[in-house]
Amino acid sequence: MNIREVARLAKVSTATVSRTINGSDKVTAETKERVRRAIETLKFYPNTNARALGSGKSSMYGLIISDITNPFFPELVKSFEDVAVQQGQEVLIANTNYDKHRMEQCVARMLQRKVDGVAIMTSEMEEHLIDELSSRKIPLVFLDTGTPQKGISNIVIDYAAGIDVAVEHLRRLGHTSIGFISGPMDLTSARVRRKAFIESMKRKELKLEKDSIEEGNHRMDGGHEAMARLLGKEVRPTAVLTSNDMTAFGAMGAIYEKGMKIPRDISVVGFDDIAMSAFTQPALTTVRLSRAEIAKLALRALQDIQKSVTGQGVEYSIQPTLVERNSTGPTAA
Amino acid sequence: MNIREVARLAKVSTATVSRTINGSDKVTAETKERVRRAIETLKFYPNTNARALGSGKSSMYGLIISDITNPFFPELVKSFEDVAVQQGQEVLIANTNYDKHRMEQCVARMLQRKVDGVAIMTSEMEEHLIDELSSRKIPLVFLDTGTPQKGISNIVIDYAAGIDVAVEHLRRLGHTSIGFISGPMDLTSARVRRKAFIESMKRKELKLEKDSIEEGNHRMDGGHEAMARLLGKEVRPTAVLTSNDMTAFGAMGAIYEKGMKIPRDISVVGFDDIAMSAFTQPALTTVRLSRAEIAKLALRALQDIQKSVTGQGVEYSIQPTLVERNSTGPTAA
DNA sequence: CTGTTAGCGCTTTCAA
DNA sequence: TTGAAAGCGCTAACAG
Repeated sequence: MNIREVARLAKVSTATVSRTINGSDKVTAETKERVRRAIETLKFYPNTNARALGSGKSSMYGLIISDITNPFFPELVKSFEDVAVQQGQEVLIANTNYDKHRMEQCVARMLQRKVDGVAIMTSEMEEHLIDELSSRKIPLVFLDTGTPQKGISNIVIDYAAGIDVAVEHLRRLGHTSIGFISGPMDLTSARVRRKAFIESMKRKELKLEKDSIEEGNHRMDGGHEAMARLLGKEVRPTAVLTSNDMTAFGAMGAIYEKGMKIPRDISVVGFDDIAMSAFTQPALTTVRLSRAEIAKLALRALQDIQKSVTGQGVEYSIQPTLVERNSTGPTAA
Repeated sequence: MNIREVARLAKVSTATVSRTINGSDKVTAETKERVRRAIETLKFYPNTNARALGSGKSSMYGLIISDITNPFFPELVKSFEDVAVQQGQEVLIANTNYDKHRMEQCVARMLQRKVDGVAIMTSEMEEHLIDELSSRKIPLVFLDTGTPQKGISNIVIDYAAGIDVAVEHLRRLGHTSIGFISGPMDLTSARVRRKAFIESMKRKELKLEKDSIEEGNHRMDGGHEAMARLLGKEVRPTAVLTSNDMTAFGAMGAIYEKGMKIPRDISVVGFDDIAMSAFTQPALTTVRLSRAEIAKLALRALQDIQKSVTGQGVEYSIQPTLVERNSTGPTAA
């Protein structure tokens, strides 16, 4: 079953079938119709591999992430795919699993499939692998790392603004003693968030209590332990900001364990706005890092590079926004 | 840059290059070495599309799921991919988003890519789309739905056994008044679990209290509300079994809200064992439905069909296992 | 063991 | 507007 059979049934040449499939405007409406009917009756599906080979275009974008089981990524993948499929493109997803060998495999797969561009949404990526891609003139877009170059764009997340809006939210509610639970310090994005917190507090002239920052691990258990430590201090914070939502969930558990109520006794703010955050009890106030927005931007960045004459990359910025839910409230008077 | 350039540099024919790439044993070790070096220096990556076209094999399996943001799936996807990549196969992932139109697109993509088999891990799938695949002799494997046929295998989850082991666990701890929070009743798997619970209780001669079963929605909010209702009853259960882990998380929140402790005042058991369950406070005792096992089995099922002469499908069974953590304990004496 | 060559199914000039 | 035919890069007979 192939394009020739369709051509035969429709009594046209294979070229004409190809043209109608690809929506060329140089085919009579009625010829098109005949071809379409032939395709229909034969239940013909054009062979993507042959199409890619014949045209030299894969109609496929690569998406490299570190780990699909990290709750940050599924929504990103979904949005990326949604938009791509809408535009008739496919997505080749690859997990690096934080593993060097897997990274090489991922890049090799992209190269072998001749993808039209790659969105690299993990900060851990070897320089030489990037070269491998970029030297072949494959458009690249990075999340949260590197700087624009020829053929390479970047999406930077304005963590400072995100943390700022959270701190401001708490300040308005009357909180002055605010704690912070960071992510693991070996993670760049975690360090950036921590720094943003410290600077935001300074800017707002809020006192940074001694020991008001604890390190978590971006998982619930880390958040739980860090919060427990925070609650054991002399000066208990009346509100706590966390480096991601999972940490916030863990922190909430630790707070309940002490018999305290949220937000009556203490307010909690997360970061990321993963899907679950809307369903915790109380629903988590958090800083949204729109995965849909990131995905859209990434795809656009890739296409912009393709279209552009110079191929020069651009830096795009994502502004996080505050999602007010029920885990924050005014300080107990 | 193609196989011919490599051939030229290595001073062999393209066939020999192809043979070494494909690990044929009919090439001298030294010739192989020469070719490998040529590949290395040219940084040559064989074009997958051309390979697929030339050989007639795509070396790719399709994986259809309903929604990657459902926490059940990421681990499944990861395991499936891990095993496939290990075997030199690729995976084409497709989300149906519970949408009929998307389902058609998903199937069309599989057909267009000429995949070697499709694992359909979502119960919602139109009959005519299945025919579309199976009439083309594409091996299929379903999770938790349908029966084996020619070219179609099935993986059935032994929910009854899973629920049974959970109930038994609670009975041993001294619980006799056990509640159940089900999933949404319009979901087959949720109905099956609910039924399994009722039957297990009967089998163990445990009294099913009036109103001891509440309906949730497989999300935290539903679990929270259902648990709140359960706690409002005259006869409070001393333990509660839930239809999935998310429901259990919600239930735990409701219990804390009442000022009760887990497992001191009430034991909670989940179902699925998603990654988060190990990190809640207390860590959730739950019935594990190993996604890794499902993924491996699915891939094996596909390959078994390919290899088999008759192509007759088989029914495989998955046994859930109890993971004892800290959300269950003996009844208060 | 290695080379020659005819496809795989589609796209895309170039002619008509 | 349509058709003929030459590839796209690789694989797999078939020869040698």
